[in-house]
Amino acid sequence: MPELPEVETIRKTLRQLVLNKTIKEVSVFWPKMIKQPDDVEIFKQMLEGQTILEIGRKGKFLLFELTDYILVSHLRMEGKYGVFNEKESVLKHTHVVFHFTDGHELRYNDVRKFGTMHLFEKGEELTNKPLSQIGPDPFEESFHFDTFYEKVKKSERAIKNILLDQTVIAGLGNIYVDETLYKAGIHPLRKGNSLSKEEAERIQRYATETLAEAVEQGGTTIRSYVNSQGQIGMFQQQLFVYGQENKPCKNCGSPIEKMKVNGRGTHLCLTCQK
DNA sequence: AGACAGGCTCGGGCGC
DNA sequence: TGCGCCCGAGCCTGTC
Repeated sequence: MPELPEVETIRKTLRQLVLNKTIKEVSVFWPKMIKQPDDVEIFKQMLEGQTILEIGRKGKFLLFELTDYILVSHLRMEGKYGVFNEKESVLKHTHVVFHFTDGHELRYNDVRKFGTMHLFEKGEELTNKPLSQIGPDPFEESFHFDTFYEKVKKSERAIKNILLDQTVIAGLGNIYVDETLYKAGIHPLRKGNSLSKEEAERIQRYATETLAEAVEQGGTTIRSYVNSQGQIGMFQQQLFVYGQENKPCKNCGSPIEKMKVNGRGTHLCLTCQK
């Protein structure tokens, strides 16, 4: 699924399409993805008459700020948003449709049905799951290197696992963790407590830089990701290790290896990452 | 046929 | 007992 750069690109493209539109009615075809409130009928009722005032993001979550509520949406692996005229046919795997008063519709599409939606009274979203669990993303003012390093240096976990842990840093996923560790020259299995402060600084710096560059490129399209205007991302052209197994390392020429870390496919250069 | 896919949660179990 | 963590299963469909 989208990681931070893809979610940010979706946020920016979607914003232009739905800001100030008012919801007339909501259709839900896969009720299991509505996690809050429990009752889908109440979810639909709450949204009727609400206007989309702004779209924000925290980590990999999209936050739709409505007149009275906040809709927190996670796309997981394959979630997508698109805006359509109500007359256009509905694509397969469309699970939620927000019908607007102007004849347009915001449609949520998700082949694997992993995505989630939580609807909260304004102000309650940050103190409840899932956002209550989420750490700062690298672009937030509340992100401080010292806090990050405190967590890293007392951890026995592999650095890759730490970076994927959204309570430590929000927004990194499998692609950008592999890219960050490659650029920082750090092996993904290094334990947090084995890293020097300088190494942790490198990781933090390259994580931020990689995410920022990927945002500029509109995200990374490996399989199915497109933004809310149907456009693919371009950052896949800048990948050094993710999906590059057996290709020569751009730094030293050794073949890029693929291994499993914590059950996740992990790409690295054994020569450049120690 | 079986493995794999960009994410995350949960329960079981282990070590400290 | 409790905490932190790992592991595997689960959630789903599609592709190689």
